Amino acid sequence: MQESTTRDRMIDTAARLFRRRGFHATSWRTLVEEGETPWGSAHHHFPGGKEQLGVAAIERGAAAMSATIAAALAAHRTVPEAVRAWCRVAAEALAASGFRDGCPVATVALETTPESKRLSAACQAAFEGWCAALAAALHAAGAKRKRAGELATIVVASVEGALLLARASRSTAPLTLVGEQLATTLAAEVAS
Amino acid sequence: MQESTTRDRMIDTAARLFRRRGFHATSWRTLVEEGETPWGSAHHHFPGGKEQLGVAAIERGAAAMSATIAAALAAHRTVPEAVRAWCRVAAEALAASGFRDGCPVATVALETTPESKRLSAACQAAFEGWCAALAAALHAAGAKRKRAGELATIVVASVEGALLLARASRSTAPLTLVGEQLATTLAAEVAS
Amino acid sequence: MQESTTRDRMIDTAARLFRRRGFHATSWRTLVEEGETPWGSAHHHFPGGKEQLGVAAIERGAAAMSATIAAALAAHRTVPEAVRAWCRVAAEALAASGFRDGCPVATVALETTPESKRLSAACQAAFEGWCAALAAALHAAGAKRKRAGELATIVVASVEGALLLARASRSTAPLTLVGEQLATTLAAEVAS
Amino acid sequence: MQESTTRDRMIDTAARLFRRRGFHATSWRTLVEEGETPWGSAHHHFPGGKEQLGVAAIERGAAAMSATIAAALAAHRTVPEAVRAWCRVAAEALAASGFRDGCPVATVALETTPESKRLSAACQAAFEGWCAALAAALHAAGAKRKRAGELATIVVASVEGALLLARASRSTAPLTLVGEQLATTLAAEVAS
DNA sequence: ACATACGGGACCTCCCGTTGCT
DNA sequence: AGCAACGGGAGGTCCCGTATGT
Repeated sequence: MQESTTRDRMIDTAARLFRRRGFHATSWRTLVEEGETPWGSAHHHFPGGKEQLGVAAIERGAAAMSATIAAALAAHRTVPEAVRAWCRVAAEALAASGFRDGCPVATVALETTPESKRLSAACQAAFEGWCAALAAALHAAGAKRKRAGELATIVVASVEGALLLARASRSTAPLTLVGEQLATTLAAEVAS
Repeated sequence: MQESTTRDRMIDTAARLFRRRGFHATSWRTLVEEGETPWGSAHHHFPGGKEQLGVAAIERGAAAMSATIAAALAAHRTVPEAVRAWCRVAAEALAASGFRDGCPVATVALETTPESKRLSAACQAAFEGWCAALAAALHAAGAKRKRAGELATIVVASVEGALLLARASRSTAPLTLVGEQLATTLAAEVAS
Repeated sequence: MQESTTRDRMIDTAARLFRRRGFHATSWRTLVEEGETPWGSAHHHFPGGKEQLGVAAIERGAAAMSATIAAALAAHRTVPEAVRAWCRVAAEALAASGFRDGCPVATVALETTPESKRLSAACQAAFEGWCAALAAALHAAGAKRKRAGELATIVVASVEGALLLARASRSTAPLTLVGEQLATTLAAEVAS
Repeated sequence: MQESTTRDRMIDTAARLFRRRGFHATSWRTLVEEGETPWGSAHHHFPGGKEQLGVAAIERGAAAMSATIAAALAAHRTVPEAVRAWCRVAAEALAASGFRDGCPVATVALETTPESKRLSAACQAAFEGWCAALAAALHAAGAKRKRAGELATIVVASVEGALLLARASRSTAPLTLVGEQLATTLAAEVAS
């Protein structure tokens, strides 16, 4: 039954290009050429147009980042260490792409006006998902529920900003520094 | 001779629209219509095309943010308090714009590939300028030069990320939280 | 499925206007307005841009001229008479168009720099095709192969120049004179 | 008093570029950049716009060609030999320019519609001037006045066409062949 | 004589979406 | 599912001309 590998490839290509150049700078034509996907299928799979593809791409990127976070949490005993690891992984991915692949959500999130409801909702949901995952881990590590949510927001914000600065400065330093700082901060708030 | 108010208005309009929707989502046509500037003068004032206008807009936005930082530093006795104030001011501006006006640089910074040298250089310079201002203040407050630079990077990254999250979630909470957290962190590192 | 009459009409319009005003003086806008062809289809049918349309138009004009030559050769017993007839037909067409429709290739050929490979190749091929047709006829009439080629080149050059002068002077005299002269010259070289 | 060398340089640049690429393909901007002439002077010297500059350029090109013809007539005892020499000189100039510099008038002449009165008049005058020079020489060599005019027209037409073909085919052969043929033809009509 | 600022508009390219045929 | 023709319109660039001030 194979569930349309074409649709899948389109989302992958879109996720990659939207992340690197942004939503508006990427045309359908570029998408189908880069992904070697058939022209005629685009509107078959995404009747909602490029916006619908954007939502799918954001969701995929968000899921990938969620997976990275989950993996970091699973691989390390404490949340502070996991956050530091997350920053390290993000830094490596960024550097490996020639400082092109930053956050898979942030670029579209900033291009998106509140008018484009679906797209902004997808971005918002992405950030909330990451926060929720971290908040759960922090709560499990002993933080009060409310404080866990606050700390999670601080962590996601800081990592996002670090990714942004790192990409702009073509240096992994911001990510490293923020990773260290967050680890210290969190360690002071949650018991090992 | 009139010193070209047209050029000025074009940069203002561009700074506003690039910040809200991004570089590629904003067309020359929209720019001249919104700014009520004459079509034909665009190429005259910006022979380097939209990219040159983008650079000018980024520089103007960066300068405005620099002024905000400088004002906060001037108005408060300690750097931690100034940073908290910066976050508050940014939060107010964001909320006042209906959560549209985030960072004046970040949107373009993320849309920009390394291929667009001038634009990415302008974004990088903007971030570096803010970091330098904060680093100088932190150094003046007693931090070692190297650590001052690191802390400044952490601060800018965190505030940037908080702006991003705040805009996406249509809530000032991330800015408030990050402001508090940064104030605490900095207070622990620099003497009052 | 309709076999794209639009594309055909575009080529026709282009052939007509390029011939009269030249390639660069004819805009896409003028082309679609004159030909009443849809704007949006232009890029579809000619992804290579105006140059590709130019090539198609040149080829069509060249084919038309080839047909004229072939008809003249078929309708007259000797090549000299056919050449004279060709000149007469060309003169009539020129005069009938108010001295606007000269050679369908020459205008573009002269505007074309060697940098525009495809366009100059199309023009060159057009001239070569006409020469080849005449050379074959002259060879069949008894001229040695090499001399036939030389005479063909002389004929095409002279007719081209006559068309140019006739158009510029708004008089058919150059074509008539050249036709007579060529007939005399050729008659002296090939047996009746 | 120096009679404006700027104006002169503008005409020179225009003559060169119009000859190579045509009138419409050459912009004012290109003209002032190539000629390193001041922008602000363009409309001072040519209030009639680009068309007026075109007329001046055509006249200059026409005069240069007239000089070539006159020189050839002066340097050779008979008109046939002079015509052959003209073709040789033209062929050399064409080849030396990488087959870019064809006739200084033909390109503009073909781009020009009868609506552009001044420009077409200049082109017509150019051709007529060359014909008149040749006709005078042929008459002096013994041809009847009427026949001299006809032969001159044939010569100019043939040379023009040969230049056109030579430029298009990137070969001097058409000019050589036409030169020979014209010499033979003329020799048969005028006494030595 | 020259320069700078300015202005409206036209340049070609290409986008995104639809339609009807395989 | 996929395709290719199509269609309107907007994309950024740059043109040509004028106005105003040296």
